[in-house]
This record gives sequence, C-alpha cells and structure tokens, in this order.
Amino acid sequence: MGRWEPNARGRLARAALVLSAEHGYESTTVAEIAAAAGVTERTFYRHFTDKADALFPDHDVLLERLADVARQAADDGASVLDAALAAIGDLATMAAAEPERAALSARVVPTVPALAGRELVRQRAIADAVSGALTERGVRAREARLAAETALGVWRVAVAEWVDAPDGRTLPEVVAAAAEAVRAL
Amino acid sequence: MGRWEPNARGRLARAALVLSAEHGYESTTVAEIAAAAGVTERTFYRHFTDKADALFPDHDVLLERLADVARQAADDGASVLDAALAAIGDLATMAAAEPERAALSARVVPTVPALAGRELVRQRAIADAVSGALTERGVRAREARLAAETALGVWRVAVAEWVDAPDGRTLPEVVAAAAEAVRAL
DNA sequence: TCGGTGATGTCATAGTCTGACATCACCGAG
DNA sequence: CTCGGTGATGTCAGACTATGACATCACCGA
Repeated sequence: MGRWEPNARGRLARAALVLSAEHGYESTTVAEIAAAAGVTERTFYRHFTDKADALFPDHDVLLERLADVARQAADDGASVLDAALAAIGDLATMAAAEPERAALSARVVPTVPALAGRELVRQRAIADAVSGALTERGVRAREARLAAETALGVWRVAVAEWVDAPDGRTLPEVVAAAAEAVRAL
Repeated sequence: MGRWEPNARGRLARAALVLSAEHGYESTTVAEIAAAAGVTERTFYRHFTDKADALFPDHDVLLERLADVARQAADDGASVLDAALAAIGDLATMAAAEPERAALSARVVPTVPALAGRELVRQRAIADAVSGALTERGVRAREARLAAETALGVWRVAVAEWVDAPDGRTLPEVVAAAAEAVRAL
C-alpha cells in the first residue's frame, strides 16, 4: 500500500460528477470535490486542467482509441462511413462500461453552458480525430470529414433518444439502430 | 451630456476585442478592459455576464432578428432552405457592418478553447432560433432543423473561406456563393 | 544504505465573479 | 422651482478558480 490511496484521479473524477449531479455543477466547489476524494485542492489541479475537465476525463486517450478503431475498420475493408460508425460504436461501448457515469453526465452537461460548450468542442475533436485517421488510410479529406460528421450526428441523435426514452435499450443498441437508419438513407 | 460618457457597453465590447486581439484573450484582465473603457470592473459585469460575453455581444437581439428574417422569408414564399439561408445572409450582413470586429473575432475566437466552445453554443442557439421560426410557419420540425443546420454549415464554410483567403470579397458575397453551391447539390 | 523520483501537501497570489450599499445627475410631479 | 424617484455607476468585501514556488516523504534502484 502506498503512501496515499491509489487512483486519486479516478476518485476525483467520480466525486466531481456525483457532487455536480447532486448539488449542481456551479455550486460544487473544487475544494468540496477534493475533500470528497480525500486530497487537496491543489492535487485536483494536478490531475485536471480545470473544474470542467474532471467531467470529461481521458480526452486524449479517447481520441487516440477512436482513431485506432477507425483505422482498423478501414484496414478491414469497411466503407468510409462504416469505419466512422465503428468508431462511434466504440464510443458507445465505452460509455456503456460506466452506464451510471454516462447517465449522470448526459443529465448534467446540457444544463450548464460552460459544459455544453466543452462537450461541443469535444465532439469536434472526435470528428477531427476520426476523419484524420480515415485520411491516413487514403480517404479523400472531404469524404472523411463528411463520414465523421455523419457518424457524430448518429451519436447525438442516439444519445438524445437514449436519455429521453429510457426504454431499457443500452446505448450501444440505440447507436446501432441509429447507424442502421443512416445507412438506409 | 450625461453624468458619464454614453454607450459604456459599446466601449467595453470594443475594448475587450481590441485588447484580446493585441495581447491575447487570457492575458487581458477585466480590470484592463474596464479601464480602457473608462469604467470600473464592476460596471463591466453589469453589462456582460462574464468576460467571454463581451466578445459575443447582443446575443438575444441577434437571435430574435434572425428569427424575424426567417419568418419574413417564409411568409414571402421562399422555400424552407432559402428561408434559413436568408437568415444566415442577414447574419453576414450584420458582420459586414463591422468588418474590423468580424475579422478580429474570427482570429481570436478559434485560438481560445473557452471562446470556441461559446461560439459553438452560439451557433446552436442560432440553429434553434431559425428552425423554431420556421416551425412556427408550419414547417415540419425535422425539415426545419435540417434547413437550419444546412444554413449554418454554409456559414461555417463561408467564414472559413473568408478568413483563409482574404481575396477582397466581402463576407456576404462569400456566404452568397456558398449558399448557391449548396442549392446546387 | 542512500540518493533520486514522484505524488502529494502547504503557502501565497493574481484574477474572476457576485452581493450589498453608496452616490449623484437627470427628470417628471407638484 | 423644488423635491423625490430612477438608473447607471462607484466602492467595498468576499467566495471561488487557477497557478507558481517550495516542502515533504514513501518507495525504489544502485
């Protein structure tokens, strides 16, 4: 056992989300989050660039992973659109691994302008990562961007459906259905 | 002549943009902006909700105006897409009325994540306002949203072209050309 | 055994944003 | 003409965010 409890970062991210869902993002202070995680405020800022960052953890790792999935799909002979959709499917899989987190996040983020803005920036980063990966595999830039944008549209639609009508379907299922609908266009 | 110089709000917005373009958004303080405008820091916060707000002034007025344009175009018998494009054309016209501001803004905003996020939120608000206006005129929700999104896509493409290649064309001209290209699809 | 390393704590401080209260030119009622 | 209301601003205090500088100390390899 180390000098401190391990995984301070994970505890901080979780505390940030739980407290934000409970009392609202803006009225929970970084000091409270840090205290809930058993560390100092200063330590919070060693793990996250700012308060909002704690609600969007592992940004860079995520982008690299999605790019990998898109590249792999492209190598496996998937169409451009299907490769982009594969990346979004993987995004759904990751979200499904922490359904509670996904649900809380989907409920908290849209209600706070600062977080909504950050989510949109995140989505653009995902679009850039996926379209960049496809471009590496020889897809023309315009086509790659369109595929990425379309896949992201699928993501937005699916998430909206998933939170509005919790009919028991998992997020990956909803995403798959939405992806099927797009392919049918 | 009043007790204070008139139009403090305008002076603040201008100072915020000029100083941000000069020294960077994050390194210009609200105190500096207020001083440049000849008022107190507290007064700044009476005119704008936060620092970023000063770079996106008159948000609500803008939304109402764009909705009006879309409604008017719809009443004049324009197609759904053309009505949405009319609103975006009006947006370009307003930007062209202050070309210096538009150019500075286009240069500063994308480089600061917080501002980029806010710009994306603003664009979504515009999309909602325009599609809402069209819905009021009997357009089906899905069609209205698609038209608004398409028009906003035209805006993004046109702005990108305009800043990248300052070939002398005005923003409304570039927007008109992009709109024409979309209609041709 | 010992020095380096890495994660954390402590302290200080600039900057953001808000609430509460004070000021005072202007303006309309009488 | 005077007076009280109004609205925009100033002043002050304080909570909160974020960052730099330095201290601490368990762990780990030489």
